Amino acid sequence: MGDLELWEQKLRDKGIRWTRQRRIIIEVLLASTRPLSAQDIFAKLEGDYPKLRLSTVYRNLNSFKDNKIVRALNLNGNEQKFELINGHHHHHLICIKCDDILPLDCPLKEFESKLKDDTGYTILDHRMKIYGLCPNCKNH
Amino acid sequence: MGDLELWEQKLRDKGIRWTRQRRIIIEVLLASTRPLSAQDIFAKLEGDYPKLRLSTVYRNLNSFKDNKIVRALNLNGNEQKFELINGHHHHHLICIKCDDILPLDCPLKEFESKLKDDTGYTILDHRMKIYGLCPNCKNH
DNA sequence: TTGTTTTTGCAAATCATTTGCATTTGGTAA
DNA sequence: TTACCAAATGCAAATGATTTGCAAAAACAA
Repeated sequence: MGDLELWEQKLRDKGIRWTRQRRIIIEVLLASTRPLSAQDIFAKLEGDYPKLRLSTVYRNLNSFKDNKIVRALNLNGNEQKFELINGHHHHHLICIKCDDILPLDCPLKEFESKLKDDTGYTILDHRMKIYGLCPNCKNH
Repeated sequence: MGDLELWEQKLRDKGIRWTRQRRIIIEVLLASTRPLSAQDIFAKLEGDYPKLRLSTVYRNLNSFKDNKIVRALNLNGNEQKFELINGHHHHHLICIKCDDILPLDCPLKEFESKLKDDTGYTILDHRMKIYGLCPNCKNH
């Protein structure tokens, strides 16, 4: 069973219908090594699927988000980026010059448990982003 | 010298003119225990200053951001929130139900130096947000 | 294949944020 | 103080991301 069929099953298990639009959105996310915005996804698809609408992309990404199929990130300014949730919890290191993105292991496990004790909060989720200059951009 | 005069001096030192609009925006930020959106600030001021425009608030917040007077945060969905930079570097713990916000000490110092060694990146900045339920909301 | 329910296409609305331009204002030098 | 100039503001309109309403189309269960 390929990756795509795996995601199809995941959606079906949650009672989400497997439409052509959902399939191609997942395919684009699967093929990408970095989080993508709704616009990014739409741009990659509109050539082959002229009837596809940006609103459909948004609607599905939001539905995926609610069903924990994708995670939404605010890496830069205004637009959300989305990535499939594949079990490996991680964060991102972003080059502010070339926009390169590196996934990072999460260093916050024990911090969170201490936090829980200190504050009485139930910790549900977190986000971490590190900004910097990649080795290449560093030297112009 | 009060807090306000301190910020006035800070702006003047950077060559930023001290206008009435800038003063009242800083006053609102100073009075708040939590980061505020441009809308939040505007809403608190428009009654007393009917001529003030939202665009003026945005323009000044952006100028403050460029001059490291405020820090911009994406705590929730789409809108940026702003807080004065007062020297104490910290993060935020946010209750997803009542929107309570707690400042957190930063646990990332050594993580960053390890990161620098591992990746070759020059680390410039970072953001961390923790989401959870506050003790009160936890019990309905 | 039929019927029910969900999803999509499409157009238009909404919300955060930015921009252009004429007018006003803050700071400075006379 | 006054006059000047650069920078900031008021105002209106534009932009860009995201959402919404509704009729038509597609998915899935029976």
